[in-house]
Amino acid sequence: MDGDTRETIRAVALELFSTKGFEQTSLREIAERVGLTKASLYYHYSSKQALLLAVVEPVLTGWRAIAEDAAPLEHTPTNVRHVVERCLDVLLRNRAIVGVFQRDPAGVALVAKSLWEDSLTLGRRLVGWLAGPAPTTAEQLRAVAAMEVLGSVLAASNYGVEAAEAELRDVLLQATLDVLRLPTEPGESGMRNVV
Amino acid sequence: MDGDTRETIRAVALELFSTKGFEQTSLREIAERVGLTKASLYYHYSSKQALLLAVVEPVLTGWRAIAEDAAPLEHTPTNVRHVVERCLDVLLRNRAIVGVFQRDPAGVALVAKSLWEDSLTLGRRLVGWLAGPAPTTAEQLRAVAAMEVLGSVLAASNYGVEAAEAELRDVLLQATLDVLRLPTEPGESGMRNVV
DNA sequence: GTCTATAGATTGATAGAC
DNA sequence: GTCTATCAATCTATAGAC
Repeated sequence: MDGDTRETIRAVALELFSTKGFEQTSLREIAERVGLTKASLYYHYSSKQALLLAVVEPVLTGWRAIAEDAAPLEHTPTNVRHVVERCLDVLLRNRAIVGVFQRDPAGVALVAKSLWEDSLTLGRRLVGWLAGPAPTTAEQLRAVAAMEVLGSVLAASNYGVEAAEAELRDVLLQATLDVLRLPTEPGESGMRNVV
Repeated sequence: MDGDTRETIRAVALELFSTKGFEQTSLREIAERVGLTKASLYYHYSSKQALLLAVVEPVLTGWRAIAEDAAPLEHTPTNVRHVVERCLDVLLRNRAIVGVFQRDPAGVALVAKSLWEDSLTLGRRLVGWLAGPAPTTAEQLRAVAAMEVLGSVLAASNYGVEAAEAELRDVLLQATLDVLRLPTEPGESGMRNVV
């Protein structure tokens, strides 16, 4: 049985979008790998844009959930830590999808404008919350930098740094909190620097 | 006098590449803005790839210089700080060019493979140096995260955070050093957290 | 140096048979 | 559900007149 052709197409598209980039991946190539013709893809997805939306949806859902849950929370060290942890988990579980955005932001923005703006808005909401209430410019910048640190989940392999998922999680969590200047929890690594 | 047509073309290309993305920018559009025909562009640049190389070259030169100067330096806090400062300066002075890489990495990688690999190699060398001699995985990850923090120079405006160049420089320098767990210089901001 | 004209290829998408 | 055939658009790049 061919299981679910629709799902196979999605999986192949995800793989190609995340490695070659969205615009650089043609429907012809996807069809070839799936073992179908281009025309047949259109039976399952009405357009290349529709395919992109299906591929990318889980991450959007994840971010939205975090942003909504965070919104009413007080900006305490503990809460910040939990929100950052949830961000890390979404990124770790959806590395390929995040790669789609990273590999060809311009292409995604062009063909799925509202998707792109949604993800921008979500990013801004999270940065806004991380920056804290009535933030200074410096606090806003550090919140942006914190989001960038989270992106290291993917960047690491680009730089040839391979790490187990658990270590990725632990180190990047702490690094993110360092950028936000949040105190380390008692009993944790802390400052072991300065030789 | 038309000044330097060649330079005008480069400027227009930079503007479009950095906003719309490399692959999403056609030579037709560049030609239109410059006030020439597509064919005339080919008198000045032999291909779209050649135009990309010309557009992007200053940043590559900048990174290369930093990587080469850093290589023989001892990995001391002072030296790390100076290297990070130089990285920041290159980024701040070439925001548009860096945007070309950020907007469409896949497109750049496809059409200028060796350029892309050069920039990857440079990034790895810098991360390697920042991580210190015989680094642990955690130190490597923090070096990657540090590079990502530097990328906030551009990310900030994506998130709607506007900051003067001097503040961008100061805050991101300190945030980068925080990620690397380097001690703050005496007399500097330091830990002003925890309410 | 700039132009017109066009080649040559690829792409996303549709029509319609089976 | 999958196929063949094809359309219309767009793009990079070249040939050759001026």
